[in-house]
Amino acid sequence: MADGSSFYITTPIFYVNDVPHIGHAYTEVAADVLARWHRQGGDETWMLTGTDEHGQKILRTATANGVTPKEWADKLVETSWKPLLETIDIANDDFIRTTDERHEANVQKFLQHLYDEGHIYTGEYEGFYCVGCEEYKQPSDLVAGTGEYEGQQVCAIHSKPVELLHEKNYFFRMSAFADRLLALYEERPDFVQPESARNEVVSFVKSGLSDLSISRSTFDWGIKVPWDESHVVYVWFDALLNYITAIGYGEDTDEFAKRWPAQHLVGKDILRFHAVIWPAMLLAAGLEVPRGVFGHGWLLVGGEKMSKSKLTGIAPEQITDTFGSDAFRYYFLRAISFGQDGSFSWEDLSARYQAELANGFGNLASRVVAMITRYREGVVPASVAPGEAEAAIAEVERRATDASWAAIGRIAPHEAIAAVWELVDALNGYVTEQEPWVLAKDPANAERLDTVLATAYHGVGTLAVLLSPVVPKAAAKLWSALGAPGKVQDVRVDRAHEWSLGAQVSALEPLFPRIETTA
RNA sequence: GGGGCGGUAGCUCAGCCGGUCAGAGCAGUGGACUCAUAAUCCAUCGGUCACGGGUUCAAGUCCCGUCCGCCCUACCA
Repeated sequence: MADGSSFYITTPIFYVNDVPHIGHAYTEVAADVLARWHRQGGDETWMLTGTDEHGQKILRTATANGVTPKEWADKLVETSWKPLLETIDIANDDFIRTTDERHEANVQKFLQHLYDEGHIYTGEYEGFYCVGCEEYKQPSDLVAGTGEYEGQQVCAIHSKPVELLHEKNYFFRMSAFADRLLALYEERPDFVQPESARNEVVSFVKSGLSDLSISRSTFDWGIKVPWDESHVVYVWFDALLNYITAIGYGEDTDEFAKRWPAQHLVGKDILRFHAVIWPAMLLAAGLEVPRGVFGHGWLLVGGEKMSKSKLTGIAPEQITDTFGSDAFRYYFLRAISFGQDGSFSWEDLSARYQAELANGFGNLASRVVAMITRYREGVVPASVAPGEAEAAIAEVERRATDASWAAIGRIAPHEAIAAVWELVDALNGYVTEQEPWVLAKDPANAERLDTVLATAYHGVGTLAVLLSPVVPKAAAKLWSALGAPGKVQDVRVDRAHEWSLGAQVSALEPLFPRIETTA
């Protein structure tokens, strides 16, 4: 059961120049489902998402399009990113942009604080610069040249020699925190989840940390370094701070104290920024480290990691236009073990939609509502004399409620949904076995029929409550058809089986209509 | 190069410290039923657990090697 404690969950902020694809949507949905579940379980919940808008690439594309970088970002936020949240029905509590005043001002405060405390020093960055890419390359990005560049290191992309450049930079003494980070991973084994992610982070830190260059002076689209305005803050350093500037760091200490620390959800590609750099930054500032960092897996399409560069990126609307946002949310959280890579295919999506949502849950809701309408004129009957079968259903309801709540606590939404589905299956089996349509033929069975219908009705209501975080639209429709009081999202999900009955059911359109198979 | 993970029914995946571990869901097949979105329920077909060795009374389950896929990390021409 919930204890009303604070639950603050974040997603990475979107890099505005990206094009939204189901990978972005997946992280959002996962965070949203966890947030809705906690919120509905009585926790003081806050879900944050937003956009990352600084950096050279954005400056460059804005310039190429003849607008200022801020105008460029404004446009993308309004036309791409906020609409994405609508598309997949995200109920975030806040949306931060790294160009917000609340962010920029407090990033400077944070940085000044680290500077004053001696965590930052002036150094010189030396690296291989590729003119073609207009950026520094890591040694691993270089390959041996051929032909006229035989014997030289060349950029893997442009196949041209790189230049060794020097740039004055400010550095964060991240190396000083290696031991404290290792101690953190040791003391809190679940700080980085899943375990495979934790192992990689630990071995990375054990191999030695170097200091981090945190400023750039070759372009100016970013937050000014407060003591040297010829430099802007390195985009990652800037971006990570959104998690605290959004909840009042530097200006609203009460709010900050109430929300922090956060549970971060990230794709495993950016795990290191969140599990190493970010905690080191917080330690340096004397702030509490996050509650946890969960690195989820990739979505695989045709066995390959989905990515925009491979043109396998799928726009979320492609799915929601046909199946709806509820199905999108359900599918990705149900079909993929959260934390592992997961295969996406239209066939699997279609099959699960049909078998689980339409035939399993949706049809169950339809048949129960239809029978109460048909046999009792819509009046919700009372459970007159519950027997063993009814006790068994009640037990499944309780178990599904407890097991799903516990799974959410473990950040295992796939297990939570699986636990709820045991109730779907049990109810379909119960209705078939009890044969209310047979009972209805003889008035002598009136009480038994009441009991069966009441039991099925109660079970379906419990499902509406339990599934509300996952399929909010369908749950609300069902709740309304059940004639249940209030809004389903206000009913405690950690005590779902204790919901208050309605008196009269009303017509229910199919929650998940069959989709004619064409593709 | 080093390290890690994975390769189990047509598909997606469970199988913790070795001994009902050969499983689930979907798909397929047969049957029951009609309240329901041609839905539901029951039954059933289906796998040399990547490959080759080894340890053991007993190995998907431990050890060694090979092949394949992926990830992290380091890179000498």
